[in-house]
Amino acid sequence: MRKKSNAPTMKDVAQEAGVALGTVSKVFNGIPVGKSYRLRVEDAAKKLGYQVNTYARGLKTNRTFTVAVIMPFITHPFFGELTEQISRCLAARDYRTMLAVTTSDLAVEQHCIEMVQQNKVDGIIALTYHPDLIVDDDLPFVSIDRFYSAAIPCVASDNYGGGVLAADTLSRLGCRNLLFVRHGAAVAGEPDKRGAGFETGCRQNGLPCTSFQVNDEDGKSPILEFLDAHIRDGRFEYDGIFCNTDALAVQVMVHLRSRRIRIPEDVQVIGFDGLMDPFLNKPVCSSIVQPIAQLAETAVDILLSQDRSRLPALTCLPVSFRPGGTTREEMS
Amino acid sequence: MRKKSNAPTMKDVAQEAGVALGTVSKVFNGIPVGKSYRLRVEDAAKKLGYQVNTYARGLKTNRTFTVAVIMPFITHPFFGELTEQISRCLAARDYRTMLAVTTSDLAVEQHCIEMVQQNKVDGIIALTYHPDLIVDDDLPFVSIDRFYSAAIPCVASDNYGGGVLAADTLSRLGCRNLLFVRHGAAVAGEPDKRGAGFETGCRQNGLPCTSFQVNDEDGKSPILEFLDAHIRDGRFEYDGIFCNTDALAVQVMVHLRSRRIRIPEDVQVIGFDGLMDPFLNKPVCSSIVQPIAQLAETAVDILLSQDRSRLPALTCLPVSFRPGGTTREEMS
DNA sequence: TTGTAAGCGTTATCAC
DNA sequence: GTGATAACGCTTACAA
Repeated sequence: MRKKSNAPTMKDVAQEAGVALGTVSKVFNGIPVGKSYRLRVEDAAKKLGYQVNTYARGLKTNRTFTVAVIMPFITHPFFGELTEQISRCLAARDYRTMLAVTTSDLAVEQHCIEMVQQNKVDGIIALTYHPDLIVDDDLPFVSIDRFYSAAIPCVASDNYGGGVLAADTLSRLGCRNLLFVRHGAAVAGEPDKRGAGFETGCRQNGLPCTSFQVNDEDGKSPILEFLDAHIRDGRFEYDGIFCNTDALAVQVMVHLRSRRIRIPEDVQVIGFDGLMDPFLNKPVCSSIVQPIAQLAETAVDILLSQDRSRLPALTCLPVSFRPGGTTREEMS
Repeated sequence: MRKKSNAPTMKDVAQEAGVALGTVSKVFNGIPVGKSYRLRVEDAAKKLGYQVNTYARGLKTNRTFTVAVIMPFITHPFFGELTEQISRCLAARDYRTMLAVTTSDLAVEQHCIEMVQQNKVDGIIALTYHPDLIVDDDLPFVSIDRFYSAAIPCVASDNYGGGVLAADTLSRLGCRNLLFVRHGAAVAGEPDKRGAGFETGCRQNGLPCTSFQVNDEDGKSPILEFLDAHIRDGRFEYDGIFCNTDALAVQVMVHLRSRRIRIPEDVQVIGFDGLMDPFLNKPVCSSIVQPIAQLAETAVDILLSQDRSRLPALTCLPVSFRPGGTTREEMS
């Protein structure tokens, strides 16, 4: 056994202050106690550098003030920002963040969930790719961007509305022949509604719309090949593109520029996410902006809400359009 | 008090298996036990969905298999990558990651340290900006990129060597008039050695070198003004620039290009960090690459090393040069 | 208002 | 090899 920790305990504080153990506990729990006692205890605690042991406390109270955050990656700007915001929200309420990075691998995700369950976290906020994870029923769980069932509250951006907004915006900016390209895991998550929204928006605006979608395994080259196939005599057939992520938008734009297609003069491009260039601190492209801070705040709110009997199954947060130099419009 | 958790305990497992409590404990700690007993216990545990409660365990053993990671941000690509790698290293050893994001604010940093100390973490890995943090002496602590004292092990890239390497590389690539620009917090951390290394490297190569350094409060515009001041008749005075971070390199390049200075034809630029563009998956610029995965691995190794009596005060990891299109050299 | 003591889930030391 | 039992540091009735 490890050398007995020499950190002071409540007992030490009680002895130092010359009061009973229970009194010390009360002081640290804000339970009224004679003023002179309180002062003696506080002095003693400061002198000894005493800190409550939340493990021991949790053993009694079944609350640890710790929330697990499970993310596939944090190197992707969207996930990184989301994780940071969640952690800040939690810290603001004096909750700790237990972080697990899963690479979106089922086994790892499951293992993480087991690990954090062992640590008796008070809840889990997760962005996962596998609907068949096994989680303790009575462990509060909030899913981000993935709606699994009415029993698991999900917080997401209004992906469908964002798609419509993209179509409306491109229409307003004068586009007449639209293209939607989608790239990414074919999970049945909320983000998949972006395309449906866009198609609806195009229909409402009376605009023709082509969709080209590839899944992760296909790599991204099919999209670039598709683009090439639609360049005739140096002119691109479409005058507006909606990409399901900013990352894809950037790839598409780099490719088109290499083919001497100008953006936004020849074709306007809108992405989804609203990411900022980490170095230049400006948008990477015109985009449908996800309210990351609100996503974080809302997820934390729901997770920690007192009354867990009636939680919204799906909370959709409003998105907005932000020009970013890849559409014909002055930037705000 | 919260509704008593209905999670199964060792006692439940013991009852279900018809063995004594201690026997169950032994099974879960790998202590030899009769085969038939072990099987009965394992079956019972599976049936009940039992998981060891690490809080209760920690109370006895003073080990929690949890490490706190303290970072100023995780939205910056370098910090994000570092955090992710550390978390993976820890997970590989069955350690949990407790994440604290501090915005590099002293009060927040101190508060985080107190929070994690309450949680009785087994150690802290931190990248902080304030040398005067108060940390429990006997709580294992590893600092990244900041050398505070011989008592606190620090893991960092070979920043000095990287500076020399940058000078050598620019020299090899034909530069004759070099510039070093530095931007960022004026903390007395390891990264500040980059400039010293570069200047030494220039001297060794017999090349003239100008240094222009601004601190965070100054904003970045002084650097851009400095650049402008050294453009005469559309020609830039320097033919090689070393920036103390990739982020700065990107800003410098955007500015120079807006002034019609070509990179790498007119001036070659080397940054520091070796970051990849998160969307295009290619280097953002030619750069001195920090071995992030090794930094993480080493920090974890040192933190968890058994014999803590003799730890290296400063571990410098080797950096390397990687072409990234902003120097005149084919990219590997 | 203050002190006492039981118990949270686990480990470890014992007799058996 | 197995099974009671006393801690670990804390909270919380309950008694003083």
